[in-house]
Amino acid sequence: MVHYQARLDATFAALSDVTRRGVLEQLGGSDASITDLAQRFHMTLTGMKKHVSVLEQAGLVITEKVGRVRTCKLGSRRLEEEAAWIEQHRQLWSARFDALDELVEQLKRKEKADAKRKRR
Amino acid sequence: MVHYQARLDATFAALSDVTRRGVLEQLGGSDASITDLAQRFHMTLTGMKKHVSVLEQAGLVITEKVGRVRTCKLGSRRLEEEAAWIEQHRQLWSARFDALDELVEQLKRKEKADAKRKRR
DNA sequence: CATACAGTGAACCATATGGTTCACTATCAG
DNA sequence: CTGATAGTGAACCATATGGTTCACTGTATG
Repeated sequence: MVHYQARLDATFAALSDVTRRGVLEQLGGSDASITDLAQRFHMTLTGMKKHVSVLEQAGLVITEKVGRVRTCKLGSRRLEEEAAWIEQHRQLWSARFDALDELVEQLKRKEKADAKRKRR
Repeated sequence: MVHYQARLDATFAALSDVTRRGVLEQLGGSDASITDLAQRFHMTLTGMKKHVSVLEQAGLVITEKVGRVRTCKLGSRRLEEEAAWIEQHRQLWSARFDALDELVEQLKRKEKADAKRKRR
C-alpha cells in the first residue's frame, strides 16, 4: 500500500486541470492523436504532449505510436480508488451533518436504470 | 456553469496532496486547532495554516477563530460534483470496456461459425 | 504587569506546472 | 529525392506550490 498515496496524488493532480479533464472526455468519445487534441484545445503539440504524458503517468490514458502518429485512448484504470476515497469521505460528511444527499440518490437511480437498459 | 470547472480544479488540487487528505480524515474524527494539526503532521503552524486555507478555499473545511485558537472542522461541501464527475467517467470507461467485450464475443461467435463452415 | 501561547503575514527558497519556441527526427506522399 | 506532416526534447519563462524562518498581534494566565 506504499504506492496508494502516491497514486492518489498523481490522479487527483491529473484531474485538477480543466484541459486534462477535457481530454479525458474527448477520449471517452473516440481515440485521438496528439494533433487532434492539440487543435481541439488550442495548444501547441508540445503542450498537449505534456498533458497526455501526465494522464499516461496517472494510468488514465494509454498511447501507442504507429508510424508517425501517436494515438491516445482511455487507460484501463477506472478511478475505483479515487471514487472509493471520495465516497468514504462523502459518508463522513453525511454522518457529521446528518443530511441526505439527493444528487447521489439521483445518480444511483440513473445507474440502475442504465444497468437495466444495458441488460436488455 | 462558469464556476463549475474552477471549483473542480480547486477541489481536485486540494485533494492531490497527501497531507491535506490526511487533515480531512483527521477532521472526520474530530475538530482540531491549527496547532493540533501542525503537530500531528510534523509541520510548522504557518505551513499547516496554508494547507487549511487551501482546504477552506475549496469549501472542504470551515474554520472559526475564538479567542486565540482557530478551530477547523469539515465543511458543508460534500464532494457531490467530484463524485459525479468521477462516476460519470467510470461509466464511460465501463461502457468502452463493455463495447470491447461485445466485440470480442462477436468475434468469437464468428470464429466458431467459420470453423463450422470450414468443417463441412 | 510579565510571560507564554496561538495564530498570522511577509519574505524567502526550491521545485513543480503549464505553457511557449526552436531545432530536430522520423515517416509519409508525390 | 523532396516536401510536408507528427511528434519529440531541450531550453526557457512566468506563476504556483509546499515548505521554512522571523517578526508581529492578540489572548490567556500566574
